[in-house]
Amino acid sequence: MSKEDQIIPRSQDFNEWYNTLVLRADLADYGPVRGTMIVKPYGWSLWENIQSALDKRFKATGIENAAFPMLIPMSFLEKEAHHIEGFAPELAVVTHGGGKELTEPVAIRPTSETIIGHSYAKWIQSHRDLPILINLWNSVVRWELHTKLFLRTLEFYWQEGHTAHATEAEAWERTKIMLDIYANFAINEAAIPVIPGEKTESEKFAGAERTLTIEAMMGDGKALQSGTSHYLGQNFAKAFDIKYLDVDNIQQFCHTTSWGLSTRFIGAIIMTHGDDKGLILPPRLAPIQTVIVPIFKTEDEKSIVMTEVDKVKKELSDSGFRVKVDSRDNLTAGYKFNDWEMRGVPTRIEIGPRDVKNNSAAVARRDIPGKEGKEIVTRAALVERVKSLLNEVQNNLLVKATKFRDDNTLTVNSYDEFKSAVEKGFAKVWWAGDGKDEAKIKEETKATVRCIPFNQPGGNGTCFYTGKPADKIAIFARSY
RNA sequence: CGGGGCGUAGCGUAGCCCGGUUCAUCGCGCCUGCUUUGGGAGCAGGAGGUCGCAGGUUCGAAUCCUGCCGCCCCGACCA
Repeated sequence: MSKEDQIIPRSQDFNEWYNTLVLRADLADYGPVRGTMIVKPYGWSLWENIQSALDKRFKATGIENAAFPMLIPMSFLEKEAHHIEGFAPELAVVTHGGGKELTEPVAIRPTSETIIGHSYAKWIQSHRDLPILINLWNSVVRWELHTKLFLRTLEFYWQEGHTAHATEAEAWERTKIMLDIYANFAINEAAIPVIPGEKTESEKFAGAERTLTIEAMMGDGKALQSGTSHYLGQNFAKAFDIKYLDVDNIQQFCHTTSWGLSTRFIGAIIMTHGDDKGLILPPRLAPIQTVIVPIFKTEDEKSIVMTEVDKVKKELSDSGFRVKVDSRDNLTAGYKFNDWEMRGVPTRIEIGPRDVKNNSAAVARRDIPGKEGKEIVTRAALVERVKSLLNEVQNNLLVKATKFRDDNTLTVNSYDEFKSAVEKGFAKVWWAGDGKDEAKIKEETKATVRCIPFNQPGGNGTCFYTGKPADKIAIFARSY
């Protein structure tokens, strides 16, 4: 059975590797309607950890959570021209209710800017009502053609934040703050080294003035937009009449923002850290941080071992770790080792009769698979060692992912170099092209501008494509 | 929407070209029992199928014909 249980190597077929991993690691399953996803408890638990890490950060900056309806009048969506243009092709529309055809069909939210705008217009009268800082944890529906678990499904879970401000400066500041939160979260919680930057005109959100993004490199060198923050200017304020009286008693339109991060981020975690043995979850987000595998032959051994295992579990739980004891009795220890490695649990503890006798335990770290990542520690040092290992794994994942990204990011000066660079990873270029140039490049190479990074080298160069003088570098890549 | 491929047990598959006592195959998984458990255990027994759906041809269809449905891959949009 051993061979059949192997997953296909990541290098052999990245796509296939990803699909089987999501299913085998018990994160999610396919829903009965094409393109829908069932998030299983293990996957949802990971999402909950993502949620709480973000939610804490949001609230620290004054954001409150609320809930808005899933059903939106079609007319709302049509109020902002670019917005409807962007979302029309993927709208799901409810035409019947209560057994009758609706006189006015309603859309299932693809995002909530419009219904938020409607309410904000009512709530905001005075500059004293501002700013409004609201976040929604919900799901949205976009009728996509090509779907893939976590990365692109018809319905997906996310948070969408919506703020309204008196001034452009304040709204823009909020846009940047939220992107900073995403970047900080990605790097420090998920160990994913993201590149924060701004989208070009052609890549920005439908209805936004400016779109900021964090871009991550997946294990196959492709880019994944992992979170976005939009400065919406007064576009939605004008479409929905979101106005306030300023201190001089003059009517002003608000400046609004929106920002979101979705369950797609789980895809980013899988594709950034996973290896041929399966998932590798960053300790800070892992649903299970350490799993204890008891080992015994006889009933006598079992009772001795389990007594010790229970003690260890309690110590770890009391120290604040998320611990699981794998007490399944129909599986061998070896099977369990592989099973938990596949599920990406960052550390594993093995306790058998030998350990009880020697006052020891075996501890393994997931980022170094197999026996190489295993060590024997004394029983007394166990909890401390698990703690330090979790930190080591967390740090190592970030170091490894950063190195991989940097090794696969090439600075190129010609279109030929560019073409080979985007086969493998990111192309870093001086850029002075426009939307038409982007479109042509995309057609010829499948690569798009991922972002104009905030972190610029300064100085000037020559655009690799147009040959014009350029004062900015851009990151191009193929993307999900 | 155009091109290519595929639907057989929970999963993966053989059989289809040449209809029939070689026709529902095999592996994994599942259930029961015993032996096992420090890197994917062994043996024995067992459960599980409208062969995607609907028609048709035929004495007889998983197999041939027609239509439909669904899925995957490749070309225009997206967190």
